[in-house]
Formats: sequence, structure tokens, C-alpha cells
Amino acid sequence: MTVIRSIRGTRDFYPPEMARRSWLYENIRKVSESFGYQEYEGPFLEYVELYAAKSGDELVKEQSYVFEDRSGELIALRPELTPTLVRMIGQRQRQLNFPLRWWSFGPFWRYERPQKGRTREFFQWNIDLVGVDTPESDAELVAVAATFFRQVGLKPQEIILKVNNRRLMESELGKLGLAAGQRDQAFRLIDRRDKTSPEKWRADAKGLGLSEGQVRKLEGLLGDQNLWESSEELVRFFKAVEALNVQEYVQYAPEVIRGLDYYTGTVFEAHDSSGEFRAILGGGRYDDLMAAVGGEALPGVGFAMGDVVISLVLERYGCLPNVDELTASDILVTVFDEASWLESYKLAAELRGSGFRVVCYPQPVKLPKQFKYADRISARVALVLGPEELREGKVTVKNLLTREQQTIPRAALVEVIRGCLE
RNA sequence: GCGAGUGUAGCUCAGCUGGCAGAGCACCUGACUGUGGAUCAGGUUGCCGCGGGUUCAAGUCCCGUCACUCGCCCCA
Repeated sequence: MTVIRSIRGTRDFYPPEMARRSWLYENIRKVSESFGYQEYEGPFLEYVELYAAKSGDELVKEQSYVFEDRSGELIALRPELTPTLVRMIGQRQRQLNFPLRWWSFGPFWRYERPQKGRTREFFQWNIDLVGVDTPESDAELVAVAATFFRQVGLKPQEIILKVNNRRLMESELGKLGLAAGQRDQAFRLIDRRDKTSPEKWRADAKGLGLSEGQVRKLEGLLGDQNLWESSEELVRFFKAVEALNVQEYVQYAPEVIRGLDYYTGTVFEAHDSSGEFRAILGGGRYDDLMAAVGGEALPGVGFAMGDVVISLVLERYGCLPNVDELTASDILVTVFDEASWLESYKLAAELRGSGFRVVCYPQPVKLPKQFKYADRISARVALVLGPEELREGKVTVKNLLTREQQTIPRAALVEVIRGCLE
């Protein structure tokens, strides 16, 4: 119907969707700030090289929007924030106060096939703690995530934060007799475990050169819920998680490994318990990233959460707020006729001065139409200022929820309206 | 990049082995010239995604194409 379509993988945010997005942002902001994190933002455009520095990343080559600007430079629409974060820290490493606690919520672009929970343009919460390498700081980030879930009303039986540690897995793989060169591939294999059938998974494992015995041991490893006890880091991590009082959301999961190469220690991701959605968020410790980009060595831990999956999950568990409540006005001032038109405007202006959200109907059309409009914008109160009211210095106040109506002196108006809004 | 499904009114969809293009919701008008959500009566709305083919006849069958959705890959 429309001549020009919207671009694939983008979303239009009509007021109801925009209200939910703002609500999500508000919750993210509250939680981030409650842990003392500071908001920051980077550019949406970066040189392609910034991402290329993150060695061999498919993200850049196949999933980024890259274009040549008018001077011939190769520019990318940012597909993620971490390289920007690393650059920003590197530029001011000596002036910044470590440990650094930063968070951000902004748009990102990835040229992917859109599907459920996946769009080409999306918003992402990024939050990082840079400058310390303790398991306790890993636990803090996991606690931030858990606190967010608690804040938006997602319960521990609905959401689980799965945690593992790459160093632990590396040493365990070493015990299996895997060469260091095989580990990256083995990690990918582990990551794919619950996405492929056991038979195909075993076949893939053997394709990597694992013996029958090694495959069986690996399967045993991935079924061992107590494996974390042999990692000093994870033992400390889980103690800290308890101290932070979020243990009900957190679980050890030997199969969690994360796709990104730069994670070095603890890794984690959040899933909903129904299993019908993709990972809600993912993150972990990256101790070598700063050095890799040319700064001084700095350890860090952080995670990213896209807005798309979390929105689906929030909807699934009935956690989204009522849109009407988010976008409603308090008062509709009706316009009775041409003669009193501007009297209504004056009244609306006064009430705005008293702090109400006030809509004044912009034309003297029939009252039923104006009342219907009041309904549709979810106004709680409608005011009528007709010839009778004007003659007597009064206003008619109708409580649209209770349908009660009274004509009162102007002096009492603000108080009566407050009563209606309670 | 690979695979599957779906395109019909503003929205959600029905439309059988080809035979006058439909329903619900929404919208408009009125019942109700100073009062909204309910009810009732009436009314508007279509390149049936696009192009071609078969047929007396195509929303329906065939071919192509575009778009969307869902998987795979990858990841937030």
C-alpha cells in the first residue's frame, strides 16, 4: 500500500512501543545506577579497522553495515560497543578513575537474517567493570543482571543465569589430552551442544579428531554440575553471588562457553526457563582485550543485553507495564463553543502550571466526540467550561473512571482534580 | 549464504474439488443538540503482493518475481 517500505529488520516505534522502550531504558538506568555505574555513549559510526583489530571477527566481514563515505573512508555502523569502549578507555587511560563502572544503552546494526528475537537494528544495554580481575567483580556483573530481572518482575523460576569459566574448561580439556590448538574448536563444539542432536554432535566431535574415549569423557564433563568446585575462581565467585543475594538466579552450567574469542575467564548468559527464546544476555571476563588494541593491559568484565529478546520474554511472562498508564494524560479540557474556546485554553495552561498533564481539545466540536477522545487518550478527568460555568466562575469536573461529576468553584479545582487522580 | 511457510478491507483472518470478494474488530452516521467505554440501527472500506500462463471463467491451478515470517549459520 505504502509506496516506500521500511528497511528490513528495522522497527517502527509507534507511541505504545516507544513507551515500552523508554520503560525498559528506565529500568536499565535504575539498576545500573544502583550499582554505581555511570552512563556513557560512543559514536554510532566507527572506522572498520576498530572492529578488525578484534582478530578474525566474522562480525565485521559478514554482519556489519560497512560503507564508503564521501572521502572514500570505510565506515561501519557499529555492530557492538566493546571496541568503542576499549578505544575510549585507551585514549584516557591515565585520567580515568579505576575501577571503572560504565553502562550504555543505544542502537546497533547487524546485517543478519531477521527472525524471532533478531532484527538488523536493535538496542543494547552494555555494562562493564574495568580495572579489576577478581571473581568477586565477575559476581557483581552477574548480580547487576539478576537485579535487573528482579526489578522488571521476572522471577527466579522464569530466568536463569548460567555461569561457567573458560580457564576451568581449558584445563579440563587439557586433562582430556586435547592440544592447545584444538581448544577453540572444542569450545565451539561445546557451545553447539544443545543445538544439535547427540548423534550429530558426537560425529562432529570425532571430526575434530577426538577419540571415542575423549568424546565420552567430554560428555561426562558437560554433565557434571559440580565441576565448578575444582575451580578456585568459581568457588569464590559463587560465595560472592550469595553475599550479593542473587544466588536464586544463578546456576553453574558446564556447557556455557560463549562464542566470542576474547573471553578469558568467567562467562555467563541468561535464558528463560521455557527455552523458547534465544539467550537474553551474554557476557564474561576479558582480561586481554585492552592490550590487544594497544592500550596498557587492563582486565575487565561485562555483558550485553539486546532489547529484542528481553522484550519478548517480558511479554511472555506478563511483565510489560500497561501502555495506557505510561502514555496517559491526566486531564482533557473540553471546548464548549467558539466564544469560550480560549477560556478553555487559559484553564489548561493554568492546570499545566499546577503540574498536571493536560490536553485541551483543539476545536469546539460536539461534546460527545470530545469525551470519546478523552477516553481514547486514557484521561482520568474531563473538564467542561460552558456558558453556565463561566457565568458563575465555576468548572464542571467529571471523573472518567467513576463517572461522577460535579460543578465547583475554580478555587477548589486543583484539589478536586487531585482527588480524582488518586 | 542455505531451507520451509505465508501474502485477501486499517487490523486479525475465512474463502472447499476454479463459478457474483466475505466475517469479526476498527472506523463513520444516528438513536442521544451540555457528557465517554455498553447496547441497538444503518453505512464506508479491496490493483485478492506484482508479472505472466492454463481456462468459457483464476483469490483459488502452473511458472516467475518481490515482500514478510519461521528455522539453519552467527550472535544481543
